[in-house]
Amino acid sequence: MATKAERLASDIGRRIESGELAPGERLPTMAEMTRVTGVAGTTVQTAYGILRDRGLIHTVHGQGSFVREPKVMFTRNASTRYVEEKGRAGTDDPERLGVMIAEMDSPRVKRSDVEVDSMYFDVDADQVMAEKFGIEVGDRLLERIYQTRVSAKADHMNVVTSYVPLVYIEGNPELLDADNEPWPGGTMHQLRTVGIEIAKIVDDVIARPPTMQEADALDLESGVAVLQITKTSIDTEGRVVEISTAVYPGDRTQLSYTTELPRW
Amino acid sequence: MATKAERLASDIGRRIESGELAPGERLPTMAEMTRVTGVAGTTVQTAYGILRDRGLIHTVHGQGSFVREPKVMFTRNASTRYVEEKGRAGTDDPERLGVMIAEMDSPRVKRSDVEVDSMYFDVDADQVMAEKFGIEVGDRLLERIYQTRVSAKADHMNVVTSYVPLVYIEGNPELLDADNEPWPGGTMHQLRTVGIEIAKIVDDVIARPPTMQEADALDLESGVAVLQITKTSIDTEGRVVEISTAVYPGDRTQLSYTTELPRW
DNA sequence: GAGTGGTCTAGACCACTGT
DNA sequence: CAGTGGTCTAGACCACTCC
Repeated sequence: MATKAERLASDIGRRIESGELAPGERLPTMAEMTRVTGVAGTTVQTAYGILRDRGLIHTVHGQGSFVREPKVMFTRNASTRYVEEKGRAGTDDPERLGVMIAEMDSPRVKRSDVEVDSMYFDVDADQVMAEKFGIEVGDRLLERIYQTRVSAKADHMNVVTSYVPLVYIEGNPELLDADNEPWPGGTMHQLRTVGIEIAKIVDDVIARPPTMQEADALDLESGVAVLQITKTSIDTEGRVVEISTAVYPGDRTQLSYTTELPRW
Repeated sequence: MATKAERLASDIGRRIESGELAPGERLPTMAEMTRVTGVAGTTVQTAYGILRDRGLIHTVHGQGSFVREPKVMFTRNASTRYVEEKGRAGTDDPERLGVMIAEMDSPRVKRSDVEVDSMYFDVDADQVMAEKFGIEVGDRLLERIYQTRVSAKADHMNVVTSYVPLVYIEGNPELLDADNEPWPGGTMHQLRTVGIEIAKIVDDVIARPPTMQEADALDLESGVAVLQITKTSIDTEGRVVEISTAVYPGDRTQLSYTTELPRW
């Protein structure tokens, strides 16, 4: 038999799914629930915690618990976005370049609606990075950290960390300047200024629990995982030229990948 | 300031990451920890729960808590697996066909090392399914549920549910027989027997909390999410001919997708 | 200040594992 | 059986929100 907390959570969960408790509506307070059900306060706490983990409710300290609005799933379609970005990057037409950088979410969003904090660092490659890039430990890397936010939509918050070996890009000093952010026209366009063309991109996807900073920045309920995408860009000569990781809220993000198959 | 439970969890976490507590080693019992730290038993419980959620420890009722062995990541490379499966499916060479079915994990595993439970059902398309397939509500679908397990490796447990509109496959009665499981040579090969060639596959990936059955079947610690892949197969005439979903343990699975970019 | 959720306590009691 | 983790309780106390 399930625990008392689980049974209470299931009861409330059913009332939510049946629509008896509508999205946005406030749940009975925990004190009220304690009085009505007769179980102890900490047990009610546990039950509400289970509902939070399942994404059914949302709690604000001092206000109460509320039935969550249905999640708006954001779809990130990598296959098409990478091809489109490369298409844009192949031109010098400023209008097309102004559209968006690739690490951001919605290709249709205008540059001016996006706030970006960026930081550039000059770091040494550790064992792991050196192996991935096929360079020596201690070789220098440009580390770029972008924190992007679509105005008034905290939902689409996003943190990207990117690494590029310095040796590939020092031919264009503009690329080392954090004020010049984010690399106008996107990474692929800027790499083009130093003669690099990306031929292939590999996305590795994992789900993991968020760090405390991530939970805070992405406004994650307890129990929600993040999707972490490690993107490896390989140029026409087979070199790994950029590795970036992006983190998305696991409960609101769908990743879509298309594989075209050769004909028989 | 963090809570007492969080601080205690961080302390122990550091001792694990520093190697002071080695993988497989038993942690101090909760009673012991209560005595040593002076915090209440329930608080120690909470701290140990946090460590479980972070994947650092593993608890067995009646035995104790143990430092987890480093996770063995299993990588599922969709882009290449789909292309390979189609290659195999294009032949009638029995050896090549015997290798593996596509929904399973490791293409190198032999058929005989895999246990499969399969169930076939004849179901009516609901609103959602009808829309995805572009058919009418109430049209019949073949539902196949595979539960696969690589012998002696509970880790690679896997549950797949697949839907195919009956009208596409009733030309070959063998395909409707659950004893004929799993579709020898894989779904693509069997679809070939009724004249269908898959041209494109779309994978949609989300992370979500496991159902109780999934947590049980996949042996998931509390707080671990599952990765759910919805695979949509589209044939050379643009019809959606199969939709399947597969669920993987989020803490042990890495999905890899490759995008080839057209040259400038 | 009144009402809300969050943390912590001390202890009871139960359930599981090993000997 | 002793020793382990798991659940639950009643209540104290704190922190946050709104009026």
